[in-house]
Amino acid sequence: MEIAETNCSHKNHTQGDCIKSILPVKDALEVLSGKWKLPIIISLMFGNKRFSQIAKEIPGITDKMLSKELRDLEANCLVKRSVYDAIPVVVEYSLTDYGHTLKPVIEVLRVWGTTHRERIMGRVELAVQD
Amino acid sequence: MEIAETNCSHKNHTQGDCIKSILPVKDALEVLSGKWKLPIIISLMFGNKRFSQIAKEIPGITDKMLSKELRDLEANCLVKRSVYDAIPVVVEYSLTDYGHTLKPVIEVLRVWGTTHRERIMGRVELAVQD
DNA sequence: CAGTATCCGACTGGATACTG
DNA sequence: CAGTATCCAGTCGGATACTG
Repeated sequence: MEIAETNCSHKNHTQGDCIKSILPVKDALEVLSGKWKLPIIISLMFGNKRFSQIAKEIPGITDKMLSKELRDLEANCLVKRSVYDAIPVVVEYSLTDYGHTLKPVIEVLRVWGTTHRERIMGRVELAVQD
Repeated sequence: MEIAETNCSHKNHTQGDCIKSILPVKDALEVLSGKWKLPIIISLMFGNKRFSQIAKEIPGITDKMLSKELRDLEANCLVKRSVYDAIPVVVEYSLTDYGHTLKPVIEVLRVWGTTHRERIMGRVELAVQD
């Protein structure tokens, strides 16, 4: 079902229909929500990393937040945590195949966000309609 | 430039490159962030609406939040506010053409979110890789 | 009708210190 | 190395009341 066909106010659609079509979008946004999930996901898109490696690559993140967000992402099956029995212990994080399915989503957001930034910054002179 | 080509840790890419590729994604997410922007946008995708009409269609939203989010969306050129000189005053909100460009973005999020919800709910039995 | 003003609780995320 | 524990400030958003 397409968004455009899910009408909230027209004759033969209930508000329930509308809400149901919004819910999955919220689910998707939630996965990417917060200050750090996106940097972490993108960082892992380029290869498996260890905890401190990720921390180094994401300026400003604290151990606490990295730990918390990695746990969130793992709970959502987007990230895998592998413990290797060494001393001291080695933990490697990787995107699951499923995590990689986010790539087109992120790409769409990146493309839209790029033109949006240009527009808000006033660099695009196309008349803003009406 | 594709996300996949923007590497944070490899030889010929700087962290700056990586951050620059994340920024527009954050911009896009920010536009859709918060509890109510998405419902408002989707509501307006089906036609122009007046303030109280939107409020009626979005269960749970308060006047304060609706007012605030509409202002945000207007500042981002996604929503247009038209005042008609009547007594009492009539205000109509509509999505701009630009606002409608969000439709494919929302659609991608909706599709991904739908399968994600199924997966998290445990309805998909595809082995979660490794 | 179309909002604004005020108050307030809950949640997010930062700083710092500590642990197996 | 790979985290956890504690404390704390700022922000988000809800409830209620009020206005041109």
